[in-house]
Amino acid sequence: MGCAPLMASSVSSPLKPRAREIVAAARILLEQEGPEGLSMRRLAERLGVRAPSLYKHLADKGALEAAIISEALAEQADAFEAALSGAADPLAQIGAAYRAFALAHPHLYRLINERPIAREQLVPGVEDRAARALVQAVGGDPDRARAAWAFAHGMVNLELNSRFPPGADLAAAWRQGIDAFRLVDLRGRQHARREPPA
Amino acid sequence: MGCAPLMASSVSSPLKPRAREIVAAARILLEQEGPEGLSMRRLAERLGVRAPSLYKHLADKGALEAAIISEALAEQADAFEAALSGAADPLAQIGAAYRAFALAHPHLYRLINERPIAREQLVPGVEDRAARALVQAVGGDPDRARAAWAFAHGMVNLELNSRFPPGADLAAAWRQGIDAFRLVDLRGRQHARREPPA
DNA sequence: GTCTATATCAAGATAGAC
DNA sequence: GTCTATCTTGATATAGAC
Repeated sequence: MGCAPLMASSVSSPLKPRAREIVAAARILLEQEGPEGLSMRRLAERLGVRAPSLYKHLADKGALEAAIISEALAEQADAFEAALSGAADPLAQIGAAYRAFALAHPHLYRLINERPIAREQLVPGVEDRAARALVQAVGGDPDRARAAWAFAHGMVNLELNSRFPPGADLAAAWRQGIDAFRLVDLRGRQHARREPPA
Repeated sequence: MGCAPLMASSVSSPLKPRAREIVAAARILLEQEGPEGLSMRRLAERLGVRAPSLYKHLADKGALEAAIISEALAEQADAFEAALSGAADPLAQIGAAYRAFALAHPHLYRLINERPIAREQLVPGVEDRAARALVQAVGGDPDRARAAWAFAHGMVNLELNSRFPPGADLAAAWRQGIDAFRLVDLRGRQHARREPPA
C-alpha cells in the first residue's frame, strides 16, 4: 500500500505549500471563532508572524476565503458520495450527511453559504461535485434536487441560527421533509418507495 | 371614518415617536445598503444629526435592529395571513408570499434570518404570528410546517446568495417543493388535493 | 434633543528594508 | 519570507456641555 490514491481535492489545489499552511490555520481559526473572528491580523498571530507577511502568499482576504471554501466543498462532496454509496434510502442518508457536516462545522458552513459565492476564485468543478450526488439521490431531476437542497439548507440554517422554537422536534421535521421529497411522483419519477429494503 | 382600526403592529410598538422616526430611517438605510451598511454613523448622517444623539433614543445598535426586526416580522405575518385568506391552494399562496417578501426586501430578510435572533428584545408574540399562518397552511402539523418553512427559507436564501447555478429554473424548483409538501399524506393528513378548485 | 470631543478598538492593505 | 512602520477607514459607545 505504498501507493495511496491521490485525492482530487489535493491534486487540484493551486496553492504553494506555505500558502496551504496558512489556509489550514485560517480554517482552524474560522471554525473556532466564526467568520467575524477570521481576520488577517489574528491569523498572522496564530502563525507567529506579522499580518503583512500573509500577503506574500495570498493576494487578499478574498483569496484566503475562497481557498477555505474550495476545500470545504470538496469535503462535503466526499461526504455526500460516501452517503450515496451506502445505497439504501440514499435521500435520508444524504440528508443526514448534510446535517452532520453543517453541525460539525457551523462556522465553515456559514462561510460557504452566507454570502454570494465567488465562483471565479473557486477550484473549478468543486461546486458541482456535491450537487451531482444530490441530484442522483433525488432521482435525477435537477429541479427537485434543488428543492431538496433548499429544504436541507433551510433546516440547518434555521437550526444554526436558533430560529426554531426551543421545544421543536427537529428530527421529526427532517423526517417530514425527507418523506415529502421521496414520495412525490406525480411527474413520472419512480422513487415512491415507502421504506428502505430491510 | 374618523375611527380607523389600530393595527396590532402599531399598538404594540413600545417606542416613542422620535425613536420610531429613527427606526424608520434605519430600515430605509438597511434596505438600500444592506446589514453591513447599517451603522450608527451613517444612520445619523441620514437624519442630519450626529451619531451620539441616537443613543438618547435607543439603548444601542442591538435595540435598533430588534425594532426593525419586530416591525418586519409583523409585516411578514400580515402578508402570510392575507395569502391564507385567499383559500384556494394556501400552501402555494403562502410560498409565493414568502418569496415575494424576501425578494422585495432582501437585506431586511438577511437581517432577520442571518443570525441567532434576540427574542428578549422583540415585541412579544410577533414571531409566532407568522408561524401560525404557516402551520395552518400546511394542515396543522408543526413538524411539517417547520419542514415547509425550511424549504421556503432555503430557497430564498440560496437565491439571495446566488448559490443556484445561473441557468437554474427556480420556479420549477418552487413547484417541486410545494407539491412535495402538499401531497404527502401517509401520516393521516388530508391535503393531498392535486389541483386548486378552478 | 443635540452637540463636541474623545476613548477604544479593529479592520484591510501597502511600501520598502532586510 | 518576514519585518517595521504606516495609511486609511471604519465601527460602537460615553462624558459632559448647551
